[in-house]
Amino acid sequence: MSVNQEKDQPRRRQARGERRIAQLLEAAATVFTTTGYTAASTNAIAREAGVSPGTLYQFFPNKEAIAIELGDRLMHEMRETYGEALAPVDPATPLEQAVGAAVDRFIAFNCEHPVFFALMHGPDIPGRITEEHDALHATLLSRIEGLLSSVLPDIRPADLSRTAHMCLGLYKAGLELVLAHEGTERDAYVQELKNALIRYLAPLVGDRLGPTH
Amino acid sequence: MSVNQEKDQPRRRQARGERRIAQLLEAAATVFTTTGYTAASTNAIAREAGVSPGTLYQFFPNKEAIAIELGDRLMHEMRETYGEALAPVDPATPLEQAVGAAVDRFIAFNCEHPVFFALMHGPDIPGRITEEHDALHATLLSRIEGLLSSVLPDIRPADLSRTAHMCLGLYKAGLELVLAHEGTERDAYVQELKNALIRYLAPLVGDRLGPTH
DNA sequence: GGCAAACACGAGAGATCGCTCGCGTTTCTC
DNA sequence: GAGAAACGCGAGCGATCTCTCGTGTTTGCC
Repeated sequence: MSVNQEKDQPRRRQARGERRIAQLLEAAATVFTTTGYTAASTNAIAREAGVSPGTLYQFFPNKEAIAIELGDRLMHEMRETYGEALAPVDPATPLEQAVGAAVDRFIAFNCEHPVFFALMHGPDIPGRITEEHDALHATLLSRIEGLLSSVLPDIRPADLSRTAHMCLGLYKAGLELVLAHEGTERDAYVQELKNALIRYLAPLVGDRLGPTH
Repeated sequence: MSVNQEKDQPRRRQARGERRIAQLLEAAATVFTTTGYTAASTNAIAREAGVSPGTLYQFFPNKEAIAIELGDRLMHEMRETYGEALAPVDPATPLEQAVGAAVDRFIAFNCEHPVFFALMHGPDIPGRITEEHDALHATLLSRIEGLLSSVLPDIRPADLSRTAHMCLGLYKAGLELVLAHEGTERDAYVQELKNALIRYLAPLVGDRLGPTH
């Protein structure tokens, strides 16, 4: 979880060092978002941060570690701030509210941290990041499955998994469109994403939580 | 459209050369699909094709040209074989049939040519390919808009565009899931994709073409 | 058969990028 | 204030990748 990696040699950081790390991670975030992970050169990250390549390697053992630390911090913040977005809901909650609240939270997070999308959806990302992404993916899927099964007790496991995958896939598609627009148009796409999810799920949950209003 | 690029010096190809080109493009397709465009090295493509690096450059001026020629041929085949998938339909056609037919055609094409998805969705692809992708994207969007407006004459232009974008986004999300599975599970995802699209569009087209059956 | 052009080879030139190293500067600790 | 450790620099090493070049082989044409 921390930046050091030399075994049991914590390398006490000064305040200046912590500042540099934050600076470098911020620079890496902008470079990763604009050029992607592989195309981003460590020299470019150092330049963006206004330091020399050598200084960068004072704090990170290699390029992958930068992405990993960035991913760790984002993942941590995501779990901390929005971890409850997919908490089990009161079965009496209307489908529209449940979907709307979850979508709003995740969209807000991704709009605040566009690098998250870039790191998680690049086809060129290295092994460790992929592992983290898969872990997050699995977590999200099981959460969604939990929500679905609480509303659909009789669903077959294979259908449950497939429906959860579809929900996540639809969300990702919508997220891409949302991030590609701004202002009121962005808000409109958020609404369309909610519509797509609600309409997709409504027939499954039946009339009880149907989209009538 | 052809491979030569030296100005007005057509470089007459022999039958052997045409065979090599096809061989190299096939090798490039497999390498691109497995490693992505940037990570794919020209030497690896040549090795996959069983020829030397020098031979590769006898037929392609650079790495980008390989991807471009591959994209051109795929694009051509796509327009030729499935260009009518989004042709204007009889307004009396049920929504389910129209969506189902279009999805089936595009899914079949992408399953036959997985490299198409890899080339079009990699974040690392070079300029020319992006242009082609954008052109295809725009074509598909206007086709979808045409279909939608023939069924929804009163829709506002902004809503029309947004709905078309959503349809294409939902399709891409479903395509990714479809390509990630095989056999009967793949078929199930195709059906889910159709469901998602139909349910998304059904409320718009009203009861006339509604999803009842 | 003989000539020119197309095809084929593979070593390596040239460029880029991740990362290191030696040395100088700042900060902490006593 | 002195010593140690953290911080900072930037030239450049080594690895990798795209693309070239000189040379040899095959094919098409008369």
